[in-house]
Amino acid sequence: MKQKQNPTDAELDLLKVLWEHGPCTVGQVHALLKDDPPRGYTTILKLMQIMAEKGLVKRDERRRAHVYRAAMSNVQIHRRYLRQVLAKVFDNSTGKLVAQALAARPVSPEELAEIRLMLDEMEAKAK
Amino acid sequence: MKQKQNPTDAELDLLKVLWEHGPCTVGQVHALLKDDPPRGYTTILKLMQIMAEKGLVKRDERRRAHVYRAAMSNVQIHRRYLRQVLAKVFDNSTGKLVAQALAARPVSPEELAEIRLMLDEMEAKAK
DNA sequence: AACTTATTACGAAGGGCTTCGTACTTAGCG
DNA sequence: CGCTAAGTACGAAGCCCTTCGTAATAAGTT
Repeated sequence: MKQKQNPTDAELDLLKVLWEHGPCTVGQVHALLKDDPPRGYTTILKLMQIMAEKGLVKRDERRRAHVYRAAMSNVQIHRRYLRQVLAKVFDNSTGKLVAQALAARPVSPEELAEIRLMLDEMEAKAK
Repeated sequence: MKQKQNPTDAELDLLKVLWEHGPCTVGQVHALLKDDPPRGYTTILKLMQIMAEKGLVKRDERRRAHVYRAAMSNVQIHRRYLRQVLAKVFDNSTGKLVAQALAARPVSPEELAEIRLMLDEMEAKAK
């Protein structure tokens, strides 16, 4: 059982539901999930079980309908994900990644200002 | 034949070689590729053929040893890749992505300055 | 206790990625 | 003209991801 696995695309969809709505049963996730693409109930269940094996979610089996919750916050997952992207694609250069991210989609002035603020914080912290 | 497919991890390794060294034969790529993990000659060949089908590389068959070149620049590929990441993971928010990227790894002051410069350019262009 | 319903567990199929072994082809050389 | 070396083509295996059908299980109701 590998503990450090990243969620796959389908798994990420389910994690989003858990992050947004908190602990859920399979039925709740299935109901909350926007069906794009449509997925059967047992498909969700199977994914949940697999994620539990991988350590991506924890489950409470005290009730008949097991309750699942995300094992890590979305922030943690996102960082781990980006760390891999940085290594695999961008040669571990945050600058390169940010440059391409800014060019990938039109960015609103508000977003730019927001990013600038973050930079200020980073530099302040670095001192 | 899907034209818009992103390179997989193994394919990306080969594209890196083509980007860095320019058009290559399979033998050259095999020789240039650092073997981590070790890959047989025909493995590289097969991947090249698949990438040609996908439109990720073009090949010149005039010589016996076909010469492959990347069909798109690394910048184009990286942007397309990030566009997907933004949609799939970060809710199309460049700000969120940048925030997590900055937190994912320690970033040198030089990198921060570089990013700040890019922001300046973006804002200048926006006017 | 029997029935119904909701849930979990299991297994298998289909598809994509990666790897490689084997066979076929071509070019050059004695 | 055969031989060899280097290349390409093809097919299959192994693995993982995703999906779902079917069976087993448990809870609640009458």
